[in-house]
Amino acid sequence: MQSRTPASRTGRPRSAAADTAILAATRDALVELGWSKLTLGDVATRAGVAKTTLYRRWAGKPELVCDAVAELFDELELPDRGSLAADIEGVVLQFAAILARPEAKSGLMAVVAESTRDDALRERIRASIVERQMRLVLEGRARAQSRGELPAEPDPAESARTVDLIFDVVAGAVVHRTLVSGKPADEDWVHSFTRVLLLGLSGSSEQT
Amino acid sequence: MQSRTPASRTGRPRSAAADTAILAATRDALVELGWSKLTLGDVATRAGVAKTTLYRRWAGKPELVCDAVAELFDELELPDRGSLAADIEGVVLQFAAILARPEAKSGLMAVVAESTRDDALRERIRASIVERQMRLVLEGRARAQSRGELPAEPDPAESARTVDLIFDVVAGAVVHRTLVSGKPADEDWVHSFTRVLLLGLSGSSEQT
DNA sequence: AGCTTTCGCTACGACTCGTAGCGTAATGCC
DNA sequence: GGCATTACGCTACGAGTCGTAGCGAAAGCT
Repeated sequence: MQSRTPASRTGRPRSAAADTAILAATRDALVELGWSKLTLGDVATRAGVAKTTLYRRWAGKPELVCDAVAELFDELELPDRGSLAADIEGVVLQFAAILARPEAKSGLMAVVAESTRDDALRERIRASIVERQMRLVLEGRARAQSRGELPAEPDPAESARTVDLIFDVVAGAVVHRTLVSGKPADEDWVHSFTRVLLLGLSGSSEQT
Repeated sequence: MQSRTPASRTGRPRSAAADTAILAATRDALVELGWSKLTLGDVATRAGVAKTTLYRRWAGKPELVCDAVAELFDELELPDRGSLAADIEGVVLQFAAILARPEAKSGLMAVVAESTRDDALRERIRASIVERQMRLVLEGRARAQSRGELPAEPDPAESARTVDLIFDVVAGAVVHRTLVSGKPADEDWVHSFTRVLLLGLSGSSEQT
């Protein structure tokens, strides 16, 4: 998770149980206190470890919360539901369900806000949270292209731009709906959103 | 801006110059320090007012930053560019330009993150930031419908849902592109995004 | 055994928070 | 002009958090 220590094979190993306890305690604290009132001392107490242990593993609150929130997105999957529309609706509903949880609401936006002035944190978020979501987009798109539902794009650069666009639209819309508008991304909304997105993507690639 | 004092016509009036100085100092501090290292004492010093004056007008850091960031969105306009596509591209580029500024990056997401546990703050954001953006969507949509570029929706409830959807897609995509993906929403991106959005909206209203 | 690293614990200076108290300044009302 | 009322600047304060240093004990490897 944090810095690799390949050359250190001697000495007492770090407790793996402590890691999971700390991350779980962080999520509990996020639910009860929210980002701003969460303190590392409190998390250490909840996890049953010393505060110094926590500081030995994480540089600060943003890094800790980033890792704690990242685990929430482990459950994201993309089973083949037979059509691109069904695939999109399924994964968006999963994503919305995660974002509806209070620990995700409180933590995710705050960490992203911090990352605007911390390149290392931005990279950490990209690797541990964004990467996994992006992979679902890639997989779903490839599946749709093999079904013939989306046009193939031979140019890799153009293809990358399209994937980036899709990802920002999907993730951005769900996040904005949930956290800014403060309304649930329920089945009705997801259905309407998917219809708009599909129409937008399946259109011709003409450049105006 | 904050609490109305209609019944109080006696006593020394609050300095309007102090308000503008404080909000400007808040934006300066956001640029130099970012959200997490911004302190109200520092803002007061920058603005040339006493710390107690600041606390008499704002309840805390989130409310202050909310008002300071809200003024950034005052410059949003929606001139008639002749077509829905041109209108969307224009306003999205304006929105992206504002979000690219460091004071907006640092402050906006942090305030939204705080609002997930503070209903009063959420309402303040809605009234002072979201409301103005939403009005542009309503105006642009009405203009497009009068041009015949978008189908009219007689049902007000359905119409409200559509406007909400458009708003979350547009604002969410731009915010996600700028703050999460960390890439600029330049003309190329805005052009591609507009094409997808227009195709999605102009399609038939069939329910699958 | 001996070596190495981690862990729990305590204590610490530095900083920020938000408020109370007081004297002064600026307005409206009589 | 005088008076009541409110805002302002300033100082000081207790409370809380931060991140670190130092120590002895525990848990691995060779």
